This record gives sequence, C-alpha cells and structure tokens, in this order.
Amino acid sequence: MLTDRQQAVLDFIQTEQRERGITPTTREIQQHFGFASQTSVMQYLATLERKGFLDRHARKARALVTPLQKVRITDIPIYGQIPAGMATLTDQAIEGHVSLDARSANVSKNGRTFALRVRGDSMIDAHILDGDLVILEDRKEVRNGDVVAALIDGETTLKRYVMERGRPYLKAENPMYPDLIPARELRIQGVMVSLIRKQTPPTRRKR
Amino acid sequence: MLTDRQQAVLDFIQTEQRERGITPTTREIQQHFGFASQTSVMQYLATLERKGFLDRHARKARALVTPLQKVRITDIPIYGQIPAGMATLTDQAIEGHVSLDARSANVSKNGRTFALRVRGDSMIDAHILDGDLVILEDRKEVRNGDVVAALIDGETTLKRYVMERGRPYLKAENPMYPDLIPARELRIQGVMVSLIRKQTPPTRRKR
DNA sequence: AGCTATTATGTTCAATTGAACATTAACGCT
DNA sequence: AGCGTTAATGTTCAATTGAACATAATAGCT
Repeated sequence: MLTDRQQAVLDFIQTEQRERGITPTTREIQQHFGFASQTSVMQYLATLERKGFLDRHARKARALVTPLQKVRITDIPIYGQIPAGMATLTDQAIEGHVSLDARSANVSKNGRTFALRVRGDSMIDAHILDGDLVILEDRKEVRNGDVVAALIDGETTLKRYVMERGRPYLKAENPMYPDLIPARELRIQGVMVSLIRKQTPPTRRKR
Repeated sequence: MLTDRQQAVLDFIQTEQRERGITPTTREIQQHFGFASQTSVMQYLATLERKGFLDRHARKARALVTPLQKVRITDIPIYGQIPAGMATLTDQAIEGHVSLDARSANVSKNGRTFALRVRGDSMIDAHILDGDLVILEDRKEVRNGDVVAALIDGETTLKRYVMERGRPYLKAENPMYPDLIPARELRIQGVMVSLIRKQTPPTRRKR
C-alpha cells in the first residue's frame, strides 16, 4: 500500500506527534530526511493523503492528522460509588478516569459509558473481584443474564439480571449473598461490557 | 487551582484537539471567546503554562500541548500464542493491539509489556477465564505467588509461580490440571500486571 | 519507445501565527 | 489607600509555515 519511503515519512510524523506532542512542519520533515526542498515533502503528504493515511487541514500550520490520533481512545469516568437516587450521574463522585481504545473496551459509539469500582465479593462466582473495575454502558435493552449495575432500594449494586417467569430479579453470584427481588421498580444504571483488573502484588509473608 | 475562565480556555483547547485533531491558534481561541485582542489569549496561555496545565513550544505554530495528550497511552501488542522456544517475542505472532493508559494497566515505564489471550480454564480459580486478555510485564524479579507466563517444555502457559522449599513450580489454579514442576530450567516470559475482559453477551437460548 | 508513478531539486510568495508593548478596569486582600 | 491577580483592548512586527511552479532522474510496465 505504501512505499518504504512513504511509510518512513508517516512514521516520522507519528513519532514526532508522540514524543513531542506536536505535529512536524513540512520543513521539519524536510530536515529530518535531508531533502533539499520542501516540495518533496509536499508530494509525500499529498500521496499519503490521497491514500487515506493522513488528513490535512489546508493552509494551516502543523495540521497533519494521522490515524494514530484516530484510534478512538475513550475516557471513561470511574465512579467510586454511584450516589443513591441519582439517575443522572454527576461529576461529583468521579474517582478518576481510565483511557482505553473503544474496541478493547467493547464500547459502542453513542452510548454513555462509565466505570464502577467493585466493592465486596458478591459476584465472585462470576469471577468479578473486589477492587475490579467494571465498565458499564448505559443502554436500554437488558438481556437475561447480563451483569448490571442497578439501583435497588436506594443503593447501587452489581448483580446478574435474571428474568424468570416474566419477572426480573437480581442474582448475586455468591451463595453467601441473597438474591434481590425488586419491591417496586428496578432501575438499571448500566450493563457490564468489560472489566479491568489491576493485579495487586501477592501478599508478602516473609520476603 | 484554575479560575472559571482559565478552565474554559483549557477546555476549549482540549475539545478542539479532540474534535479536529489539531491545536487551536491564539486567534482561533480569541474568536471563540469573542476577545478583541489576542493578548487576552496570550495571558491565559501564560497562566496555564505557569500553573502547569499546558506546555508550549515557543514561537511554534499550534504548539500547545495539554495534559490530555500526556496521559501515557501504551500500545500493547497482543500475542495469540507465544511461539514455542521463542525467547524474544517477534512481531510475527501479533494478533492486535490494546491501547490504554499506563496507570490503569499497572505498567511501569521501562519494562516491555505484552498481552496474552488466555486459552483454557486452567486458571479459573484465580478468576482468569478463557478469552481474557492478560497483560504481562517482562521483568526480572518474580515473586512467590505471581501469575506468570512461562515457557515450559517448549510451550507457553499461564500459571501461578510458587516457591516451595527453595524450589519453584508452576501451579494451575484448577484442580483438574496438574502442577508443573520444571525438569530443567524455568523460563519466565512475563509477570501478570493486569487483566482485561471483554464481556461476551450471554448465550441466547431462544429468540 | 512511450507512459506513469515515485523521488527529488531550487526558488518565490503569501498566508498564518506567536509575541510584544502600552493601557485600562474590576476584584479581593491587607 | 495601596497592591497583586485576573481580565481585557488595540496595534504592530517578525518569524513560521504551507503552497505553487518549473524541472529532472529513475524504475517498472506495456
């Protein structure tokens, strides 16, 4: 698709963007490759753009946009706990952010996504541990068997959504915890789409 | 830390970087806020830089660097399977990449990091499932109890590293699987630092 | 031999863009 | 009343930077 030389130019642009945070100018590219003329660079840029490896904002300085920047990185807010009775998630309870590419996170384009720090081991049989980061999507349709964050009796819990005989309930994946049968309405805040676990170093006994 | 107005300027810069891929010029910022002079913008930029919210490359066009870009995103190669007998990981077996910020991934600066797609359920009692993505770091010191990818008898497996009576062995976290006691040398390829699980939608029975 | 794509040179121009200087005003603090 | 910070105006200058034009060599393909 690209010649060696064209690839080298693209690589240089991307490297500069990473290392310095700004996009190189035609002259900087020229210098790096030792060209005697900017026109060489202009030709490479035109080719790269024609082949779809580059976007240019015409007549603007340092305005090369490479697919590197286009890997859709999503910033997902982490809520330590979702405040009770809060249908709309406010920025208040945000504990931090995770950034990862949308594909790995299973994140769809439109839906609002958020993360929840898991507290307790009520989902241990679903292999969701205390301290895990669960990434959820605020979507309408909940399927039988989805792991969901739900607001029940003014508290947010992570449980498995099970539909039985036409009536939904929330199942804990730990025999030590009771299943929750909603008294009135069941407000689903999000459906789990992925999970991130930071490995805590093993408990050191001696050393 | 920042006044409302200063925050607004920073937000605008970051939004532009996201949406358009390029950093706004002082004039573009000026226009957006309706300033009659660029000097206002210059003052904001100076303040933001002084307070550490912005890096500037003096006298360069569109050269504002915000912490947005500075979230250290690591591209981690995913190996579907580590080829047997391959001490150095080649690009050949790469299945794809995950991009995520180094903090979430528990990734240290220097170490080489790679990801492995888990096959089988030999680590199920450690809550590592078939299909999970395990992120490993190629580091020297392995601690007792670490989950490691190891090359044993020409095959790569994910196991827990256990040191007992001065001799290490590899423990499967599933009673169905045998522990592995290395015949000769035990080559550790990486230590697990985190885990990413894409939630597969629940098996639909009817529909 | 003719055609096209790629790679390259040398020069010039004009738009883009950051920066500086002199001034003014509102606000909170002491 | 005096001081520092923040916020803003108006103007000018010079460096930065993308772009165009004419020209040419090389390689692969038909």
